[in-house]
Amino acid sequence: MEASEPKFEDSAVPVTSTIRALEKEIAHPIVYQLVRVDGDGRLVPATQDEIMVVEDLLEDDKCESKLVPDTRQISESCITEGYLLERNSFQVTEEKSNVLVDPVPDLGKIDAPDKTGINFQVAVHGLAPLSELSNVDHSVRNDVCSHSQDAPNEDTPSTSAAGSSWKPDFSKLEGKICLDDLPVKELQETFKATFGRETSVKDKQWLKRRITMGLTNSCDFSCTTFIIRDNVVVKKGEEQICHRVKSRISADSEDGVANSNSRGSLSNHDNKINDDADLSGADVSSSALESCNVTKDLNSEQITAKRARKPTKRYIEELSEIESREISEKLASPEKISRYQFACPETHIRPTKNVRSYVRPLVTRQDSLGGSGVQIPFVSRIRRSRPRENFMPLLKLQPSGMDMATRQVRSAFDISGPQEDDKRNNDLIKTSSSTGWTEQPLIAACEKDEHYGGMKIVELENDVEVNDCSEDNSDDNVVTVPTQKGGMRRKHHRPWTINEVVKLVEGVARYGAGKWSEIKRLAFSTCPYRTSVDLKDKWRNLLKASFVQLPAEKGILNSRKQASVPIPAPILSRVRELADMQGQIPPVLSACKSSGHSSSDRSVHEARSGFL
DNA sequence: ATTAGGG
DNA sequence: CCCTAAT
Repeated sequence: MEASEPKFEDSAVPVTSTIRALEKEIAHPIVYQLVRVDGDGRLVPATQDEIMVVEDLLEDDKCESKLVPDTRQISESCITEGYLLERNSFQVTEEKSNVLVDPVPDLGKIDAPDKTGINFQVAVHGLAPLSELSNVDHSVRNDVCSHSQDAPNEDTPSTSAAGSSWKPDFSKLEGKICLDDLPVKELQETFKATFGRETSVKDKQWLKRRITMGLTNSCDFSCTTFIIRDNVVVKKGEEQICHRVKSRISADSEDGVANSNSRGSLSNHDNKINDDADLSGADVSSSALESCNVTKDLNSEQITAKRARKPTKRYIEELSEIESREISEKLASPEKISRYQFACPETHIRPTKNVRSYVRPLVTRQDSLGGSGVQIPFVSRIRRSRPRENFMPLLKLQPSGMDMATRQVRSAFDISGPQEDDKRNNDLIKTSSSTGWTEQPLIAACEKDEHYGGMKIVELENDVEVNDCSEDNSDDNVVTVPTQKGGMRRKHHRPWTINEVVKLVEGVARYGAGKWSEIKRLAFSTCPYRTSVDLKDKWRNLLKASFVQLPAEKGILNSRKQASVPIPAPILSRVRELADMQGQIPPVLSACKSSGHSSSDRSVHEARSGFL
């Protein structure tokens, strides 16, 4: 799938001319001019040859797909070099203008004038309805409908007829006009002059936008000597228009009726151009409802006006993440990211162009979910929350604890994370070495001692009670997060250190299993984060572990197979022993167990009888 | 408040 | 680890 169309990755650079405005007037001649956008932003008219080529494309596409491109993308009207199909003197028939052309077919036909690696291909979007301009979408859709379904085009607006013959009146444009200064009424007039119909929209912002876009893309207007810049209509000067109109062109909004079958093919083409924007049904469905009623124009307009899309949290996250990554490093490890495609050509082709400063690449990645191969916006999966605390013991005991993937991910993406971990690690190292108590010696001691006699325990205990959990005292207070149910819950797992385990075991030995609060108070007084419940839980786990492992008399380091920190066998032995003494042996195991251990048999009996 | 046990 | 029931 991917390999079959590699050319799109590199060459298919849909540069979509920004065409806003136009609602039902979509019907009128929309004229495009094929231009090449020069590096400096100038629009260089296409040569006759180029036009021919494009015309062919248009011709082809007309037959092929009368579909609404499923394309949503961010585009710039003045990106680097490339072709830009712009509305202008390039005359096409009215019918053609209604045809939505896909940026697909054999793009290789068109060659950039200079071979400087301008791989841009035409992104021909006859219409590029913004998702927010639902009306445009509707019109388009209806157009498509009428083509493909032969459905009665009842919605051909009454103004449409007028529209086709109507010519914008730019006579009003004298000198400079600053849309910002105009009152609503004036704006409405201008709107009428531009689009040839009335509007009752009061939203200045909306009006300005529409007018601006309408003028910008108007063939007739572009024939005048005016240009628009920053909401100001001015005499065309030396320079050409270079709107940095960042617009999201979304032509999809397919209502699934006319386009249901088109998705497949289109989505292929658009694979690389993605948009994280919501395709939330609300937009689509609601617009679909209105789609066949042009008399609701006003209503729609107002709805449309409100429909300014604010970026999703995720979108913001994504952008900021990209940004920060760019800033911090010029893509520290490009190869890691190579599989992510940049939707915007310029980043791909000319990453160093200044253009880049205001063009934001939309990074997407292939999602393997369900094998659908759907593209979803890429957002790096860096763990956002606090790094795991206190994983040093893990590393010490099991250097391979962190798998390659994790490391790679970290090294590749985690730019801000590591310091925290490092700091923590240092803390741990410091504290543990200062007390002379690293985990290693402890284990060694335990392992050496087969029966794990009482003396040793006492010895340990003394030390333990002194240094015990100092390692974590350096660490802040336990981070808690509120839970849905109002309770506070610890946010991070606190791995049990061998040290703690030993303390626990001894505590149990001394005070008995079940006296958790006692143990907690006496042995874990310095570990505020271990609650009595924690102790109990841990003991439960230890018990389980010990009985899983012991029956087979597994080797000392056999536990290494187990994930995470292996609990030294001696400790487990001890645990089992204690369990034996306290009658905590699970009944199931006790049967086979007691038969084998004559020594503990009696004690078990005693303990049991005492308990039962 | 502490404990036991399930999730 | 969290939650809850039982003590």
